[in-house]
Amino acid sequence: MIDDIGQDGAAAGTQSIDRAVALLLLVGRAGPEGARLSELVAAAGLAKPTVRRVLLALMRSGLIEQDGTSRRYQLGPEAYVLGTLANARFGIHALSLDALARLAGVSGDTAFLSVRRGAYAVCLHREEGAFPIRTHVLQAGDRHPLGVGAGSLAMLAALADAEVEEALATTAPLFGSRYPLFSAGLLRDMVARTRAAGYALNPGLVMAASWGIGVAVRGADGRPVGALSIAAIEHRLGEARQRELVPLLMAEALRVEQALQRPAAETGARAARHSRR
Amino acid sequence: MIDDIGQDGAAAGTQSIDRAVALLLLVGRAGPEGARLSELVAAAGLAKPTVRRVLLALMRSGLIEQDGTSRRYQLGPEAYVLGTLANARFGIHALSLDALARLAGVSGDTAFLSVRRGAYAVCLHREEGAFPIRTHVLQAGDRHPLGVGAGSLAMLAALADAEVEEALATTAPLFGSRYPLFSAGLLRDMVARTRAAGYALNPGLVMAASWGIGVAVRGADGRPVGALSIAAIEHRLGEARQRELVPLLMAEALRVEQALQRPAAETGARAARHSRR
DNA sequence: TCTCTATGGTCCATATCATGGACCTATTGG
DNA sequence: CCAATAGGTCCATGATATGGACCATAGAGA
Repeated sequence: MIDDIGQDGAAAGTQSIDRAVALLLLVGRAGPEGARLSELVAAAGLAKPTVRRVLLALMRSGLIEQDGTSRRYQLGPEAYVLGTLANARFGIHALSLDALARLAGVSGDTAFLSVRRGAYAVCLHREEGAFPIRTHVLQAGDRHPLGVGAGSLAMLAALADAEVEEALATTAPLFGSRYPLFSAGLLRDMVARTRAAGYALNPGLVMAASWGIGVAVRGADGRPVGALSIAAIEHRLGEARQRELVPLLMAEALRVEQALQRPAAETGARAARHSRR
Repeated sequence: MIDDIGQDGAAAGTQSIDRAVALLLLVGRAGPEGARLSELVAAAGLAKPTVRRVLLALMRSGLIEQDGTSRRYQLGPEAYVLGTLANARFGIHALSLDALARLAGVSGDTAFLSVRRGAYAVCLHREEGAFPIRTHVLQAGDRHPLGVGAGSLAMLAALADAEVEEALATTAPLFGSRYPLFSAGLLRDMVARTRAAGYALNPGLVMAASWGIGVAVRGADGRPVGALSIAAIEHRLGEARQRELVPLLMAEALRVEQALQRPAAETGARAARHSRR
């Protein structure tokens, strides 16, 4: 048969729930355009009234909704909220904590996770290393225009040119006032240099003597979802040390990217439980 | 915490699905720590074997997981995937974050993004400003009938008259019980006033002294897809301040609308054409 | 050491609940 | 106009989900 949902044994007294979940995932996979009733009937291998009844229940809960004119079924707001909640465990923040701890431990300096929010970068986490002289320029929660700071610049450089221009247009008014050392022209330059080098370097532009290096973390579609970075005082981020730390950053970014692609992997505890797929 | 999830008339033949969804949302709301079996039993008002059986089904599907040592239940990887998929349909969220941050920053109060779901409005995001007295009446994930709250009222007023009546007919039973200060007649009045003024005003109707102003965000077809709003304590939303903030709201709503029109990067995941074979 | 209690988890006879064949109602297109 | 396709609903039937009773394990206290 096709996808066949309920063949797998062990399920006592949960037939309708299994079907409901299967339909929910089918609707999700149909994408933003939504799925048609007949498609779902075919894909699930169930009777039409059954599918319809389940869809009604899912609609009542807000997990899916039906477009009034096309009659197609799509994911609803509650599914979105659920994803937001699951973020706490499977989002880039949770998945990056190990990486940040390793980076801070190995380098002795301070490691950061930033994410993009529109034309801005927000620092989500700051992990301090052992070295006693620390820069406190960037704190968790701080928000700066894309391009301002190493991680922030790494994300900007990872965007398409059109998006770079859009971001610069949005934040341009702030250069000159709040960020006097920056300008759209300078950032275009730095984006080019970042792309060429493969990593972003902030040579004390936000605060003199406070340097940083950063690399982007990309999602499945190749677009940046965040950045890992390391900050230290200037003489601890000379060229030689950059050559040493950048591979570490890149390796950790790769790990985070891989973890993001397959949220199912870790937690070996429940290993064998539902291996079949 | 009697949370009462399936509030209105239960439909036939979906009892177990309703229960499964209710438990899923309860697990989600428990946060990253997870929920204990006994908590879920109490919150759902169900028998323990029933809860356990449903949880097993949800675990089999990957929507939730059980921690091996604490025995607590948490959201699973599939919930995260679901959220990622739903993301595509709620692009307005990502596109509005900038706007919300600016609104909260400039006003000092709390800014919200709401979207419509049938006859209801769902709050997707809440961005707090600097002012220390904050109203916590509306949280991300909250759902209220269209018309209840500033953003919600803005969306209702942006609908065609026939749709307004349809929405009011759906939610009328709730007025008088859950929303005693509201009625279909009052909302018709408020819709008219909202259309005349160009923005929605909630003068503390949901919670005394908690005021709000909101404007709709419209899609390409002119129909509302969401709303931006600002909430604050009464004396911070007097007429003078409304005249100051409403243009900001409108400007931000316009920006979001323009961003929505742009085709944006089509996610190439068209693979969802659900393989029949 | 042995209760005692709270919590997590399972069993299985029963009747409640989900099932799907049959049917109805748009909408499309020839 | 009819035929064909799709979305949607009804309701008799028995398979399915239910929950009282029970078991297992971990701490707390005597």
